[in-house]
Amino acid sequence: MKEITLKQIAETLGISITTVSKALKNYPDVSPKTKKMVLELAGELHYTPNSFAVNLRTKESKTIGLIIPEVVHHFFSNVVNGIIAEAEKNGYLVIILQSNESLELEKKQVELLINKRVDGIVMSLSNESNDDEHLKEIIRRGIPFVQFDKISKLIPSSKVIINDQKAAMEAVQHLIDNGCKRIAHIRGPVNPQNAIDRFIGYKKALEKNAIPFDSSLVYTCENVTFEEGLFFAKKIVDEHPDVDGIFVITDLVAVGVLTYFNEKKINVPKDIAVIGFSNWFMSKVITPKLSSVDQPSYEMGVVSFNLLLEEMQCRKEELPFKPKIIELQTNIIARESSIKI
Amino acid sequence: MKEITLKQIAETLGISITTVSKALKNYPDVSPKTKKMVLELAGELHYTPNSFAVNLRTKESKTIGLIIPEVVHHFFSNVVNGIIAEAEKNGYLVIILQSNESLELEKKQVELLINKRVDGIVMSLSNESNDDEHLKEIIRRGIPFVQFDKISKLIPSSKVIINDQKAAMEAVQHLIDNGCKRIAHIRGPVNPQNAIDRFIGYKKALEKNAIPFDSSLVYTCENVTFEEGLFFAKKIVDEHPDVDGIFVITDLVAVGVLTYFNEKKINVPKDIAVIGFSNWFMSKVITPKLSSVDQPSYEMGVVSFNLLLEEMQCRKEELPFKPKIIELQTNIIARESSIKI
DNA sequence: GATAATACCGAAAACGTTTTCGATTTTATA
DNA sequence: TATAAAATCGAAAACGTTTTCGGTATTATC
Repeated sequence: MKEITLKQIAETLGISITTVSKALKNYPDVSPKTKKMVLELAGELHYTPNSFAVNLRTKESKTIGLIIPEVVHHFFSNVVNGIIAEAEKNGYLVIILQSNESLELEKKQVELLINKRVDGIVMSLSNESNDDEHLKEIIRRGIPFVQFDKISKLIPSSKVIINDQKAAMEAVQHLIDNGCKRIAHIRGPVNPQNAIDRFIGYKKALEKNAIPFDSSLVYTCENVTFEEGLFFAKKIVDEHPDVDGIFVITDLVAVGVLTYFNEKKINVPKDIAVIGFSNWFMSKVITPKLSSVDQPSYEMGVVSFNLLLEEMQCRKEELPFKPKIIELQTNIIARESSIKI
Repeated sequence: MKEITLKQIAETLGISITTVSKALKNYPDVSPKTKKMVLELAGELHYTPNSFAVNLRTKESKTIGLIIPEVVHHFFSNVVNGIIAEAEKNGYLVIILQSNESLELEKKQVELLINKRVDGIVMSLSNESNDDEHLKEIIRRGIPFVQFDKISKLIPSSKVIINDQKAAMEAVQHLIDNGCKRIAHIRGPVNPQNAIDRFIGYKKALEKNAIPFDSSLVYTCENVTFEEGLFFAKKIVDEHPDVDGIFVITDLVAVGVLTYFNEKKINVPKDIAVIGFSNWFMSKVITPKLSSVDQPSYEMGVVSFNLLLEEMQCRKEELPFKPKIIELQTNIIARESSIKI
């Protein structure tokens, strides 16, 4: 059960460690004969280089860190999927950590990854995050860093995002185009940039259509759960019986809304139209089928990793790297829940 | 931007590297004075030990590998959640790889993890897996190893499973108790042990109730998708108009079945009762609400990691370790889709 | 004040690799 | 045959840590 090392191969072959190493890495200054000899023995013994030693020597681990709020969300698990796939294609492994929407945990995890000396970090912020110190520390240490989806605008890192304002505007416009006149918004928590932007998009769409903004029509999620959907749906019909359309921060909450309306026999979309955000799988399966904003999650993972890769390569070759911001396209997916006409 | 090392601390303090190292690790043979001095400077400089060097020296990386078929499944993302949480609690990080249900990829990934020299591996097999060589290699190398959910019985590793036969029997019995007399089964692919066991459970339940087994009522998924649910639902009503109950390998497929029945205005459960497996979130949200077998996914992750931890600790202290098999409890969750009476 | 016990410290080896650079051997050139 | 060029090899340093073991300095004991 002893581990095979270069030393062992060198000794059994009666040559130096150096030569064995070079032979395995196909250096030009080792003769074809010895090369063959080494390769054969290494194959026989199932030699694999000790990655701990390689890491120490080369100062890189071919491993990146990924911090997300929760993997059990369709959107995030798709991003994870994209990142892992693209990373593997490029010889990188991915360590995944979850902040569970807690800033404190998020900070701890950034620290873990820094101590682990990953080659780069990809991250989507927790809802609680309103503090940048830990992100600045990543930059300060010169660790390649990409933010996606829930980002901090102030941190000078690469970013992969959608245009939340525009997407939200389109969603609300879609409701208006379908005859809604009194539109409520169940928004996300206070901190995340994308919740803010979607809220702004909501307001802008109203303004554009000369519909007065009424702050009592805005409901703020704390945890962005199915249960909150149920809760706010009830609240909305109780407090504002005249509401005829709702733009919901994300599909999970929207499904809660639909479930409540189904129970109460409130007709969607006739009485109230509903549109969600993220277009997760469930949307096309629930009754009525939920309209949503399609967000390219898998692609977001792929693009995020590739940006990180670029930065890692620049850093390695000591080239300068200028952070890039990439905006991916979204699409309104109109389904039963919003088509009144 | 220079990395802080023990050497630097030692030099600025005019003491040896050894003493610095010992001070930081609270060895008894360093005076309180120097200890304090070192601790303070280390804090100031934000010293963190170079994990590459520590790994090399201690021969462990405090990192485990996790291979699953797909993270974008409610069941697996919950397991991932449990493993990550428990790992972090114990100072371990988790590298996640996806086999995408491909044996070839799975083998490659086992190799990646072995080369990476992770401290242990947790794994759920892909549907294609009918070959054990790569798993044997894990055992051969003495790497702590835990299988969960989709396992290979022949490999002498720890395992965390449910009693698929029993759970399936209970599910089918539930359909029978609700008046079903002609029950179809949409089963999983040929290879996975749990698909086989659920099929056996289905047969046993029929037998127990003196219902003749009819192999033409068994439909076999290849990819276990929503679309296959749609497809087999149609096939079943076309080929067997007398079927009045279906036991489906997993909820995703069952949701496909329900969706087809909804479209065709086939009444569930009156015309046909349906029960799925895994009890994922969507089941309680679709119309009609889907009955299912609850599987403790998060717990499965927690237990899997703890078994791995036990083995890792034994290995470290060179104690013998006997693989354990842990069976978790399942529960029938009866909802609208199966309650005829 | 001599000796024994204790407290504190550091040299050095080891983990396994990569890479530089000089040394040696072989081949080509005149 | 002498010399230049090319091919091939290996010694050694370095990456940063941990840990053993021996050595010195301090304190306690008589």
